[in-house]
Amino acid sequence: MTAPGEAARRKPARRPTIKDIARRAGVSESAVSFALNDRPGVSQDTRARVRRVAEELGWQANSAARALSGERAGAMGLVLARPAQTLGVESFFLQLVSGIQEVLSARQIALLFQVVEDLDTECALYRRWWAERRVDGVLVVDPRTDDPRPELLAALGLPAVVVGGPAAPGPDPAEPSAGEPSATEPATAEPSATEPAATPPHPLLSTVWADDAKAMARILDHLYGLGHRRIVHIAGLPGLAHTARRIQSLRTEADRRGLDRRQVHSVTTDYSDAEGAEATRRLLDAARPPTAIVYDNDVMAVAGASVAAERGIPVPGALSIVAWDDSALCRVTHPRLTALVRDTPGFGRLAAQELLAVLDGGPLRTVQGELPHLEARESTATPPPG
Amino acid sequence: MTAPGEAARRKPARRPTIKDIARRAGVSESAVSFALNDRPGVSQDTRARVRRVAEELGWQANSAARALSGERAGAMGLVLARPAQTLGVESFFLQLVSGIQEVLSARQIALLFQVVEDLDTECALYRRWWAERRVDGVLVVDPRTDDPRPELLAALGLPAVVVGGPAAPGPDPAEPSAGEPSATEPATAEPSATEPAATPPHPLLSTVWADDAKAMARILDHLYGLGHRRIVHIAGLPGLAHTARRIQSLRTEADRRGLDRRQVHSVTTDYSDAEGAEATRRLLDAARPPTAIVYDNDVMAVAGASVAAERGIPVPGALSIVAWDDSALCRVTHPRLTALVRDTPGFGRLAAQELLAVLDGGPLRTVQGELPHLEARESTATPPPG
DNA sequence: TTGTAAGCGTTATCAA
DNA sequence: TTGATAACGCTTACAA
Repeated sequence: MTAPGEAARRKPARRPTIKDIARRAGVSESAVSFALNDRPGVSQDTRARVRRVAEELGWQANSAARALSGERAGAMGLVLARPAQTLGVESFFLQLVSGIQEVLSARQIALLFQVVEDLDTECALYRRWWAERRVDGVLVVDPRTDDPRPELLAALGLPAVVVGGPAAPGPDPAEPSAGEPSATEPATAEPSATEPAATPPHPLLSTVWADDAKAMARILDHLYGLGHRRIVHIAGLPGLAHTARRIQSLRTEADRRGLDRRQVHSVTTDYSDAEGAEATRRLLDAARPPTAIVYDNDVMAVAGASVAAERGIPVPGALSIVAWDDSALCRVTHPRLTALVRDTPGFGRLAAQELLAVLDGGPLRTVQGELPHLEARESTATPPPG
Repeated sequence: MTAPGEAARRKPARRPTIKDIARRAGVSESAVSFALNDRPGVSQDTRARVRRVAEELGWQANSAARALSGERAGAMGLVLARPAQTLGVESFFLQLVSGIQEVLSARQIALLFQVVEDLDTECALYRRWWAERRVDGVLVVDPRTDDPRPELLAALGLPAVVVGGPAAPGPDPAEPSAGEPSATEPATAEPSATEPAATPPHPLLSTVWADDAKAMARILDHLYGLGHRRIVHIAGLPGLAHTARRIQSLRTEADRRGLDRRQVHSVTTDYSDAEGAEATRRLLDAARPPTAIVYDNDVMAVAGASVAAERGIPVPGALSIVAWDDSALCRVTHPRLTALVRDTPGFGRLAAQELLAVLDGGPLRTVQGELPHLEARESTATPPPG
C-alpha cells in the first residue's frame, strides 16, 4: 500500500474498525459485533458476509476498546521477583513461559511479563495492574512458605494461579514430631497424580504444583538402591515453598529407611554457583563426607562437580551427584550428570489452563503436574565401601 | 476492607475512577484529568487537592480508557522467535529483559513478551498487536541478515528498535572482494564508540548494537598475542546479523595479520551444545587442528571443553578456548573459561531508552552499546610449539 | 433478524 | 480557572 520508509513511519495506515466493516458489509455495527463474536442474533448469511469483510480488511478488535467495554483486558501477568544479578543460567523460566504462552496465545491472550527486584515491588505491581485493569489474571511464581501475595490477590479479586505449589501440600504435616519416624506417613504414600487434591492446600488461590516429595523419594530410591547412606541435599532458597517441601521429604524418606539424620540432611543456598560450590567444599571437608549430593538446580550441580574435580575426588567413584532439573549443562559436563527431568513447558501449559479455568469461574483447586523422572547418567554409582 | 477469601474473589472491590475523584474533590472530571496529568489550566490549589484525593483512593488510570482516547497503550512488545526446544541455557535474554524493564517500568510502561516458533508467527503477531493497538512500540531481537521485520514494522508505522544491530554496520562492506586482503579496511579501524553512526545502517529502523567487529578483534589480539596462528570460530546461527558480523570481522583480522584463511575461519551451528560439541570433534580430528577455538556462546564453549577433556586434550596446554558471553557456566568449569564479558542489562536499558526516544519522535539512528571486554581466565595460554 | 443508543474511563475541545 | 460535552471502538440492552 504505502511506500515503506520515512513516509510510512510518520503516517501509519489507519486501522479498520467495526464501523468500517459495518459500512462495507451494509449492516449495523452491532450486527458486526454479534457476527464476529459468535453470538446469536444474526443470520448465517450476514455472519458470513461480515466475517469475509473483516478478513479482507484485516480487522482485529482494538484491545483497549474491548477492555473498556467491560470485557476482559485480554492479558495475563507474570512477575519474576529477582535481584538482577540472580538472573543466572536457568532455562526453567523461559521454558515455563513458553508453555504458558502456547496456551494463552491460542486464545489471543497476551502475557505481561515483568522482572522486579523484590516481593514488595511485585505486590505493588499487582496493585497497579489491578487498578489499571491491565490484566485479567496473574500467574504467581516462586511461592514462599510465608507469602503475602495470595492474600493480596484474593483481596483485590484478581484471578490468580500459584505456580509451583503450596508450602505444605495437602495431607503433609508442616513438620513431623521430632522423634517419630514416619514409616506410615500418608504424605508421600500415594498422592493422586495429576488429579486435583481433595482439599485445596491453599485457601485462597488455585495452585499448580509438582510433587516434590515424590520426586525426592525417587531420587532417594535411586541413591539408596545403589548403596548410599550419607546423602546431602544442597537446596535452594530457604524461603521458597518447594525448597521446604523437598527438605521435608528428604527427612521423611530418611526416617522411613532408618537413616541417620545427621548423615542425610539438607543445607540451603541462594541457588548460585558460588554458594553451591562453597557448600560442596564444606561438606567434602567434613570428617565423614557424603557419598552422594543432590543439588537443587543444574548450575549448582555443575559447580559441585567442578569442586570435586578440583580436589581429585572421582565422580561417581567416590561421590555421586544428582541435579534437580535437567539442562544442556548436565549433558556437557564430564561425567554427564544424573538429573531429575521434568516437562517444564508442560507445567507452564497446565498453569495457563488452570488460570483460564479460574477466569471462567471454575472452582478453587489444586492441580498436580506430571511427576518428573530420574534420568540416570554417569554421575551416580555405587559408593566406595565404608 | 473486604474480607479475603471466596467473597472477595467473587465481588472484587470497585476501582476508583476520575469521576469518583471529581465528586470527592468537588470539581469536574476534566479538572481532575488536567490536574493528574500535569497540564496547565487548573489552579495550584485544585491540583493539590485532586492529587491528594487520588492518592487516598489509590487511583491509577485505567489503561484501556487511556489507550482508547488516543493516548498510548502504555506497553511495548518483545517477541522471541525460537523453537521451544532451543530455549536453552542462556542468561542473555532474561538479563536483556531485566534491563529493558528497568527503563520502561520507570515510565509505567508494561512489556508484552511472547515466545513464538518462527519468524512468520512473529510477523503475524506484530500485525495483530498493531491492529489491536496493544503496544506503542516493539523491540526486535535477533536481527537477521535478510530480515522481513523492519520493512513490515516501518510499513505498519509501529515504532521499533532493532536490538543487536544491523547485518552490515555503517561503513562495513557487506563482503570484501575475494582476493583482496584489507589491511586498510576502514571498517574496523575506529568506529565511534557509543555514539550514533553518521549514517544509519538500516534505512528503516533505529538500531542498538554491539560492536562485534571490535570485540572479535580484541579476542584475536589476545590469542594472536599468545602466539596462536590456527584459530577457529564456532559461530551461531548463520542467518543472524551478528553472526555475519563476527565472521566478517574474523576474516578482516586474519587478513590484517597475514594469517592463512584456511587456518583461521568460522563454522556455523545452531548454538546448541550438541552442534558445538560436534563441530569441535570435527576440528580436533583434522590433520592440523586449531590451537584455539572461539565459541559464540557459553554453552557451546563448555561443550567444547568437555570434548577436549574426553579426548585427553589439555586445556589450555594444547587447546585454548574463548567463550563469547560470560556466565556462571564459564566460571564453574575446569579450567575456568576465558570469556567476552558484556553488560547485557545495560544493553537492554540502552535499547529501551532508544525506543522511548523513537516514540517521542526522535530521529532514526544507530546507537552503539558499551564495548565488551575480554576476561582472561584459565582456558587460554600459549599454544604448543608447531 | 436487525438497527439504535447508551455506556465503559479517559482525554480534548469548547464555552462559560 | 473551570465545567459540560464529544470523541475513542467496542459490547449490549432494547426497540423496530
